[in-house]
Amino acid sequence: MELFVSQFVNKIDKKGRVSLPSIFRNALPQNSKNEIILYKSLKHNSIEGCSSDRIKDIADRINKLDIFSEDQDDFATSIFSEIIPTNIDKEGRFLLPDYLKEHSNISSEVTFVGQGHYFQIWEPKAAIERQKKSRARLIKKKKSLSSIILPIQRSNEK
Amino acid sequence: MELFVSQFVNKIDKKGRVSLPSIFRNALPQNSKNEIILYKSLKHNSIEGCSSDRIKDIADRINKLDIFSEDQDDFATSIFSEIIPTNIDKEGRFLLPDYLKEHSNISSEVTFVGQGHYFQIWEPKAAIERQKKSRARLIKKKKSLSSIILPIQRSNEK
DNA sequence: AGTATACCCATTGACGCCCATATAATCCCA
DNA sequence: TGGGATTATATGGGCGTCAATGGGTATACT
Repeated sequence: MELFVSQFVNKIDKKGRVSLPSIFRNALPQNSKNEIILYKSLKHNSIEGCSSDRIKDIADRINKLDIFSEDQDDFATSIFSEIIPTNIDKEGRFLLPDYLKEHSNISSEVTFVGQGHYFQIWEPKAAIERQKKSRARLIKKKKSLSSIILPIQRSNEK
Repeated sequence: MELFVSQFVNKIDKKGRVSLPSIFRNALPQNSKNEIILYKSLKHNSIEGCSSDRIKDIADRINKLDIFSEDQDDFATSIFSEIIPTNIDKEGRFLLPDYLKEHSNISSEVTFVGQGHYFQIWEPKAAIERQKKSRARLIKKKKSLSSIILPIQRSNEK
């Protein structure tokens, strides 16, 4: 499976369309190349996006919960009602809904930020700010990358 | 099988008709595209709706409960006696019964809320309130959330 | 007859599909 | 290896189709 990596700034046109960066399009699974799922980030004033395959997987897990349980209801509301399936046109563009633009202060341009299995969509200035802060935080914690990266490589080897 | 996802605000006309959102119509099973089941939510001042197939599914689950238990009796009473099968016209609209409108304080507009295998119908302002609360609860519950989401990341890595 | 519901037709606006262009990236051959 | 040629990507805009909505009329049920 391909990953969403790197960063791109694209424009929003009069109709509200944005091009999904070409390499993000290529990272989508073959069977759902023309659809992405958008939702508000739980942590930031940004939008997150992923393939519909990823959501289907989550849906299966939620539906296995007891039909009358509290958790089932909470998850169903928080997840199924908040996600927005969006079509990608033949030129690789999609519509950015107004209420998501408002949530993330987006007006005429967006920054796509690869996050591996998903990606984020930021207002460009906010994206830069966020990057500075998270870099500074990493240095402050003196977290070496090796402590994070090495276990992952091992887990992939099984 | 398709799921009911995302949210839509639609108007009720003079005759009491509302359009079921197009993608909800598409989520109905092939054999019952022109019928939905409506009933009062057990948990909220809202209406819930689903395909007739789902009702059959719930019936099966209730049957598996002890036939002499109180739960069995309560579920059977509160669910089966109060469900309302409703036809969808050729334009994709259905009639919202007055007593369901009263139950959920609905007047001229409704918000359709996707919940996976079913959907809810809310008075728009109440829907926003509910959404805020459940989003806050979700953020608080992040731990249990990760138990649902994280396994997916692993499964995608293969 | 009177009320309620379904069917038919019309209107509006949003969205998808198509075509066009400019800039950037890549290729290919001398 | 340089530079023109080809292709890909991002972007702009026209137009047809479909979804949401409104309203008239026929049919059914009581």
